[in-house]
Amino acid sequence: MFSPVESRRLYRQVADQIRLMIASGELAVGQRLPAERDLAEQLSVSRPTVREALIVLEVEGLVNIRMGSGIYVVRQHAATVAGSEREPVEGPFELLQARAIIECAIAEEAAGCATTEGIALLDEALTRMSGGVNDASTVLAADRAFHTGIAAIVGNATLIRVTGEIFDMRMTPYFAKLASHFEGPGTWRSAVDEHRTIRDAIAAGDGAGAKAAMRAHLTLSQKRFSESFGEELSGEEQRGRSKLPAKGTTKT
Amino acid sequence: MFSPVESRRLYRQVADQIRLMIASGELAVGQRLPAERDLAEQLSVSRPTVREALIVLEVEGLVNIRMGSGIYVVRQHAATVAGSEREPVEGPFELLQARAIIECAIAEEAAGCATTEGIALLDEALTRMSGGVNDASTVLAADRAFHTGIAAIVGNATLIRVTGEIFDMRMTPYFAKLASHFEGPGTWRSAVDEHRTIRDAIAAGDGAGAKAAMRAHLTLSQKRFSESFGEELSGEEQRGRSKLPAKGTTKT
DNA sequence: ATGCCTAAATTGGTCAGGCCAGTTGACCAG
DNA sequence: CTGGTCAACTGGCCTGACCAATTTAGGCAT
Repeated sequence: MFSPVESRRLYRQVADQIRLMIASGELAVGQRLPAERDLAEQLSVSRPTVREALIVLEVEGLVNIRMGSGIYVVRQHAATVAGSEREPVEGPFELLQARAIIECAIAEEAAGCATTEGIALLDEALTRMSGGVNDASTVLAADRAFHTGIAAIVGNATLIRVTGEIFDMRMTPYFAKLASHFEGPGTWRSAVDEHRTIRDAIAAGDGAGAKAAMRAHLTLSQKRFSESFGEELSGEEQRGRSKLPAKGTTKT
Repeated sequence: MFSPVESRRLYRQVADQIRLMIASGELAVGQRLPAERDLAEQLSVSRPTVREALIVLEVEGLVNIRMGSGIYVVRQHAATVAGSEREPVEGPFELLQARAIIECAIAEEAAGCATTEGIALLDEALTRMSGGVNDASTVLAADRAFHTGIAAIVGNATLIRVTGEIFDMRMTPYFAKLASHFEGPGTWRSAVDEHRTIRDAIAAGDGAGAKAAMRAHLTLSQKRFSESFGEELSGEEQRGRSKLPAKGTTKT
């Protein structure tokens, strides 16, 4: 490795160091951190740098900054590190497999405790989805509402949140770019049909059927996705190297 | 509750405003934002405030800050916003129910594709756990390693991440306070035994057994938890008191 | 003209010092 | 003991400056 320079931004280093102190238990949960001015002195950096590092930790949910009072440790683990230059970005297929495993179980569970209100929730999402197959954002929102709606039937806020988060993982630029090449009214209509099958199984209280329908839905999603890969790779050849557009040649 | 007043900090308001501009498409993906100095002037705030707001957006993964060059929009939607003032923390029982549904499915899946290396991973976590029943942080880390290890057997990074995140949800002060009153060498030893049962089922390729063992483990966790409820807090704060699925007849 | 190299302009990164506003706890009057 | 006041922290925000990385433009030799 050629990186002995370690030109990482200073406030990130400070954030890492404080994060480490929290993880190691040196700073217990609930404990108050030293004042910003003291931290700056101890770490031999300026107060703005300490402030920036603390804001990072606050956004990550590790600490709670209360003005006039102090900074308090909330938890030890950075649950979701949404750093921009981290995440090797799990592939789309990996994501769909994970969704298959998790959402099948949720659908099976939902079938066991379906209420009329819950089914109405799914129906509402279905109508919105079928009526908006021509508008990408509308149909995407309805798609999301359907999947989180199934979790809502179980009546568990944590499940709703996890379902939503795992759904939103497709909102990466890479995923979006691929999706834009195969998503269309046709594919969305197929998705609506599959959704309806799931809904019917849940409404009938058929756990195994709901599980199977959900698995079929996500499997077909994967198939639609992989089919677009073939033409994608053939037509995408020339677009890949737009990194250095030859400085002088862009001019007339 | 009275209105919390909530005088939001300025850099948060600035972050919200920029986030809105990105979400509305006013700032397209890939586009460069105005320089920090210009943003400060346009928004009538100081440059440090703009900087703090931009760091928030960077941690959220919305923008990419490249020093000497500028700030660029990475994506529109904040996939997982791990804000510190998140929704009112779902209750412990809700969390355990969600884990039961999700991790049972993962355990079942893992039993179908267990490798010797995967089992070794679980064994390693088990030895660490049984050897550290007297140290809370050690045993907790090993506990986490075991559960994410099951997801690792499936070989899906997304599953590993979700499992870890859902595990970390217990790291809230409220949860920790409760846990400190009933967690002890005895309860941890029981947990180790339950873990071992799960490990054996997975190693044997017994999907149904792994699922049942995982469900038993989380059910017993809930029981250990609920027993400590009576003496501590008046059950007022119990949200999501829903029991675990408790379907003894698992249809396959 | 062409291509490379250097210097200047631009932009983020960091620092110093200061003032304001909210929080907290000690202290004093009742 | 109760209630209110005040002073010492502590975070929030600002001004202004300098440094380092990057980009861009200009000059020089080919």
